[in-house]
Amino acid sequence: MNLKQLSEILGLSQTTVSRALNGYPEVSEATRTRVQAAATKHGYRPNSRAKGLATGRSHVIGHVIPSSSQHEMVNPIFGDFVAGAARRYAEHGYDMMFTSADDTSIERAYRDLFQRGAVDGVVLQGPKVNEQRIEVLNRMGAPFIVHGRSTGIDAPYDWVDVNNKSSFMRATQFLIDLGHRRIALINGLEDMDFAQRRRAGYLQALNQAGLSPDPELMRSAEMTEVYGHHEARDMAQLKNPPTAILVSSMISAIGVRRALNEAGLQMGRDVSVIAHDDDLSYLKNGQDVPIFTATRSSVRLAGEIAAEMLIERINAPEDPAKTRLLEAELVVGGSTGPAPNRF
Amino acid sequence: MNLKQLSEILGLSQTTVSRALNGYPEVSEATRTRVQAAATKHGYRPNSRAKGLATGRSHVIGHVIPSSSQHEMVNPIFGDFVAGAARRYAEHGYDMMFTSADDTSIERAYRDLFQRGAVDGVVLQGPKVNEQRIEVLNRMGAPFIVHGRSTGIDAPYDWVDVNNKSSFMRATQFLIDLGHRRIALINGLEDMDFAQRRRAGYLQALNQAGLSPDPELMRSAEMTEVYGHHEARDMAQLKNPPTAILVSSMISAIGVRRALNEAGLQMGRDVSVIAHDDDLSYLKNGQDVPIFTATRSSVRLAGEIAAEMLIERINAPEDPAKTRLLEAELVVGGSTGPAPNRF
DNA sequence: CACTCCAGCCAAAGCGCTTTGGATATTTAA
DNA sequence: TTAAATATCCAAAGCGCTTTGGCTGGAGTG
Repeated sequence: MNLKQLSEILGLSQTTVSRALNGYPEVSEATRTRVQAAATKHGYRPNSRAKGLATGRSHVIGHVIPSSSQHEMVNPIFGDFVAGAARRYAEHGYDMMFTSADDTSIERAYRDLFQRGAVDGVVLQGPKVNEQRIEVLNRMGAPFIVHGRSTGIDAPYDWVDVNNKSSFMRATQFLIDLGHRRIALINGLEDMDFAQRRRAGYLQALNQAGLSPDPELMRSAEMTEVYGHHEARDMAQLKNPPTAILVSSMISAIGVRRALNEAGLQMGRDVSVIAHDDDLSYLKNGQDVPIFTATRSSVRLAGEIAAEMLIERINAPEDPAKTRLLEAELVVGGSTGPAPNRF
Repeated sequence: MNLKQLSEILGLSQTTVSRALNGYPEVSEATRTRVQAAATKHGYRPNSRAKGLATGRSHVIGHVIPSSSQHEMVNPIFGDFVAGAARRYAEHGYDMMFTSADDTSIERAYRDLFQRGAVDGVVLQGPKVNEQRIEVLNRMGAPFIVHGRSTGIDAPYDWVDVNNKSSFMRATQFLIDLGHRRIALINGLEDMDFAQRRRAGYLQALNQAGLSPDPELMRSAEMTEVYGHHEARDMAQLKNPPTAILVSSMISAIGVRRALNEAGLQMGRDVSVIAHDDDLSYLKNGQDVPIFTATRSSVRLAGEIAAEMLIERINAPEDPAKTRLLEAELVVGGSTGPAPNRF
C-alpha cells in the first residue's frame, strides 16, 4: 500500500493525503480524520526511503563499531548505552544504524555515512586522546555527539561524559582516608581519554596527600575479566604489594576479586577495592548491599542523554556546542575497609 | 557531489556513469576507468536512499531490541552477536538497523520495518517457546533468520542455534560420572526456548542415570550476576544441598562463585559448577586454564553465521528453509571435581 | 451585487538514483 | 558494397514521497 493507492481509494489527491497525514493545516478536519482512518485501516506506512529522498533527511542516527580483525573486543557497555539511546531515538521517530569498520577505516566509515545520506547524525563512542574523528566530523560540518571527551581537541563539539577525574580523585581520597598508602590503579587502555582522566584524578589525590605514585602500581589494558585477574595476581606478589586497588571496570574488578580469593586474601579486609560501575543491567552491583565500593554512573542514562542532545543538534545545527558532565556517585560497599595494620 | 554533477564533469550521461560504476558491460573500458577515477577523486558516494528507491532494496538488515519500560535487561551477548553479524553485513555491503520497541509492540515493529521498506530482512533474537513473531514474519513472507529456535512452531524457517539440549545433557552426564547425584540447574527465563532445551537435556541425563529431578534444584530467571548469587546462596542453605550446579550463563556463574565463596565453599571441591560460555570478548573463561568447566559456543560466530544465512535468504527467497545447529564444546576447567564424600 | 479573501483541494515538479528503449557509429558478414 | 550485428552512449521514465504554485467555490465586505 503506497500513497498513490491510498489516495485513489479515498478519491483524493496524493497531496491532500500526504498533508492530512503529516498534520498540515490546509486540510479540513473531516477529510483528515477520514484519511487517517483509511491509513490505519489499510496499514499504510510511508516508505522511508522515498520520504527521505523527498525531505532530504534520513531520520537515522549512525553508530560505527570498530572491528579490528585480531582479537577484537566488544565493549561490555555497548549494549546498555545503545539500549538507552535507541529508546530516545524511537521516541523521536529516528532509526539507528550500525556500521562495522576496521580500525584503519573508521574515519572513512563516518564520512561515507554522511556522503551517502544514510544518516542525519552520528554518535562517536570511545574517544581517544586527541581524537581525530572529532576533527574529521567537525570539518564535514556533520551533526555528531561524543560519548566522552577528547583531551587535545580544542574546537568546540557536543559531548556527554562522566566526570572521570573527580570521581577517581574522590575514590582515591576515600582510600587514603581509610589509611591506605599503597594504592594501585588498574586502568583502561592508555590512549583512551577516560583512562587518562581517571589516572589524572588518581594522581592528583595521591599528590595532595603527599604520596608519590609508584609506576608498578599503575596498569592499563583492555578491561576484561582476565586482565583484572592477571594484574591483581601480579601485584599481590610484589614485595611491597598494594593494600587497595582502583579498577576502571566492574568486569575487571571481578577478575581482581578472583585473584584475591585465589591468593587467600579477603576483599575489604586484606585488600580494598573500588571499581567503576557503569550500572549494567546484567551486572548490578549487588542487590541491597553493594558488593563493591564503586563510582557509579549509569551508561544507559548516558545513552539517553546522548541521543537527546544529538537530536537537538540535528534540529539546530547552528547552536553553540553543548556539553553535559555527569557526576558519578560514590557508593560504599563491602569491598573497602581500613588499611590493614602491618605491624 | 551527486550523479548529475559527476556526469556533467565527465561530459557523460547519468546512465553511462551509473553503468560504469556498477560494472555493467555496455560501457567501454576506457570510459569506465575514467569514470571510476573521477568518482574516487571527487569522493562520490551514491545516495543510499535514492538508490534504494530506484532498486526497491534498502540493503539494510533490521534488528529489534525489546525495551520494556520497567527494569529492562540488555542481554550481555548482544554486543558480541552484533559485532559478528555487522562484520558480515559490511562485507556484503549491507547496513544494520536497530529499532527499539517495548514488549507489547515488537510484532508491530517488525511489520513496520518491512512496510516502510526500511529493511530487506530481519534477525529475530531471543525466541521464546511458541514464538509468535516467527509466524508473523512467515505470514508476511519477509526474509528473516532466528538466532535460536522455537519449540511449537512447525512451519519451516531459517535458524542458527546451539545444540542446547545435547550440551546440557553432556554436561550433566559429566557431573554424574564424577559421582554427583544432587545436581542443580540455574537456568534462564522459563519461556525462553533455549532454557527449555537445556532443561530437557539436563532432565534426560538425570533420567538415564535413574535420578529423579528435585524441583527445589531447578531455578529460572533472567541471567544476571545477582540472580546466580541469590539462587546459589539459597540452595547452599537447603538441608540437602546440591553438590553440583549447572548455570546457563557465565555472568550468573560468577554470581554463583561469589555465593560459594561467601559460604566458605570451594568451587571444584565442595561444589562443582558448569557454566554455559558464550565466549564473550570481555569475559573469556580464563587465559590458559579455563576457570569454569563450561559448554562453550561462540556467540560472535553465531552472529556471523546468522548474517550470512540471512543474506543468502534475501538473495534467494524461494529456497527451502535452512538451519544450522552448532555443537557446544565441553571445556573442562577447575570448577568441577569428584562429588565430595559425605561419610 | 460585485469584489476580495480564504479554506480546501489538486497537478506537477523534484529528490538522486536505476533501467528501459532507443540512437549512432563502427564492425562484421554476406 | 551493403545489410546486419555490435559496441557505446543517451534521453526519459519511474521508484514513492513532499512541496510549490495554482485553482475553485463559498464566505465575508462594502
